[in-house]
Amino acid sequence: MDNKTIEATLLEIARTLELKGENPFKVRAYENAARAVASLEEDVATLIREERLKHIPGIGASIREKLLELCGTGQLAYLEELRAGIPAGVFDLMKVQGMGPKKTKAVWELLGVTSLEELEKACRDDRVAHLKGFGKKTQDKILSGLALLARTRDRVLRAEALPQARRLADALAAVEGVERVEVAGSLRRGRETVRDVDILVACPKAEPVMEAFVAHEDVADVIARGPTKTSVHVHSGLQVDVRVVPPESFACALAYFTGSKEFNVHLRQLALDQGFTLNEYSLRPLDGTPAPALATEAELFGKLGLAYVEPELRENTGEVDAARAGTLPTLVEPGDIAGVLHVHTTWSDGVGSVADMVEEAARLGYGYVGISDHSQAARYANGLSPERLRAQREEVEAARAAHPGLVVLHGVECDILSDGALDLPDDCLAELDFVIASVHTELGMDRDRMTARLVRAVSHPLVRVLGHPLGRRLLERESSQFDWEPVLEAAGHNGVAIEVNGQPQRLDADWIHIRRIRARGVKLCINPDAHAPGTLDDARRHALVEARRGWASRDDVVNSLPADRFVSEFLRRQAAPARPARARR
DNA sequence: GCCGTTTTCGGCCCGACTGTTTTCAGTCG
Repeated sequence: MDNKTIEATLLEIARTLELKGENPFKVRAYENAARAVASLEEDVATLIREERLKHIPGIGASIREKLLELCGTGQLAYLEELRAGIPAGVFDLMKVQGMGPKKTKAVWELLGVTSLEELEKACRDDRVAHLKGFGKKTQDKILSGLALLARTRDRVLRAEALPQARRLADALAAVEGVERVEVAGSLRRGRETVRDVDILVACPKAEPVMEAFVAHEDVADVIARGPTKTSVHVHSGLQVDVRVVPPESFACALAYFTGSKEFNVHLRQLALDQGFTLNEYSLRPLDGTPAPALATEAELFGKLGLAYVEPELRENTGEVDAARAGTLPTLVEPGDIAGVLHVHTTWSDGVGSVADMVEEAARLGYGYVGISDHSQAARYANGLSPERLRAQREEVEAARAAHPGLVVLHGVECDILSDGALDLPDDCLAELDFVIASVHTELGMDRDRMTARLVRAVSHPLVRVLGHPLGRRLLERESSQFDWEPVLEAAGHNGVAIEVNGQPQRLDADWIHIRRIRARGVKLCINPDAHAPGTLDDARRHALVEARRGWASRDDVVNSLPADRFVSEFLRRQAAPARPARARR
């Protein structure tokens, strides 16, 4: 049983307990356990087998027993029992904004509502408004919550949300008296997808800021408006929350609104242990002495005995302890990325020519760029045959001549066929500077076959990078299933790097597996998977953030090497690409 | 249900806003 299923099971228990009005701390315990499982770098089954489950924080004796049963039998009697009598559709009701466990329970038990359709009908029939604790406004709010749920996906890609957030943040920064504006929340933490946008504003007076915010042309409707906090939907359906705090509170507020929630809980507990109470305004001593002035988050963390924790790490998965012990990694920075591979052109499914893409790489200041179009099996993408690949080389040579300061590498993104063989013959691959091997077909293949397929591919001596290993598309398609250990073992043995793909809907490998890859000593290659000049910098814009979330430092990233070492130490090829300016014929 | 150099029992982060209320419960983050 995979971790994802276990996580879902624990969350279902939490939702069920909530609905039954159980002790909220018990609910939280199951939520925490679910998070603990989700962020594991290894399978629960492995931890059970090696009796290491007891060392996982958040999983105590009781939940451990349940995981043993779940992994052993594939079932859980406790959950079956809890589930009895609750129609599955009731859980959908809790997805409606404003519907928590109490209101859900009320409409279900008192009105017999067990689906979103029935909830809408009950509202339209004016039955919800007459329930105790409900009213006309609540009923209307539920209706608009239902409409929103139908119209939008629950979450949006970070890359989609970020420009919308920046636009509003820029507008608020222009309001008179505003001292600072910061996009906080999960966007600042670099989550792949976000549910809403949090913008923090430092200003002595909140009212003008809120006025400007709700009057902004992007705002569709106002959800809630108070003196310090206002929530709206913008026209895309995305929710945006703005908080205004006095300038002297900015550091505490930024930490608070950046989250994660679990990180905040941990931080506040730590504060209590040390005789403080922490909220979004200040770190206040419990003995009544004045709160210290804190100008930055680093000062706040310092007061608590912690090194500065980068936003990308604030998921309460060990970073607080590491900050206390001084063992946090120095995360890879944009400036560390010396060059990129995985760039498509008009030869396959890109929209820029070889010259366009190389030109853009030069403009961005990269030291090397690797052209890698699809191979022939990718018919849909106009993949390249050996003949076309050889023909493409002339354009690559021309680009080299045009940019003597840039190392232009010629490679391919070669399909991994269903049996793990590569899509192009070895003699063809051997003529190239590098090979990225990627799966594009039969992504849903069963776990054992997929594992064998990937192991065979990364064991091929000419393969340098395993492209987008999970094959996921965020909000659309789940990851492929395979066992990472044998794949990483083979990759490590063959010196193959695992890609961190910068397409906003891929971000693949993901941060949790990146931590696992690093732990095995396998290198990462931070790539854009660019299909247009404008996406060439997605390596630094998106893939880098994912790598940082995976605690990656410069040394984990193979394309932090300067061009000469990248070629000689990683590509291990002494031939032409290291000296692009020299004539070959 | 988890957790523990003050604790194996009794805590468990903290605040904003709304709507239905005559003082607060529910939801959200």
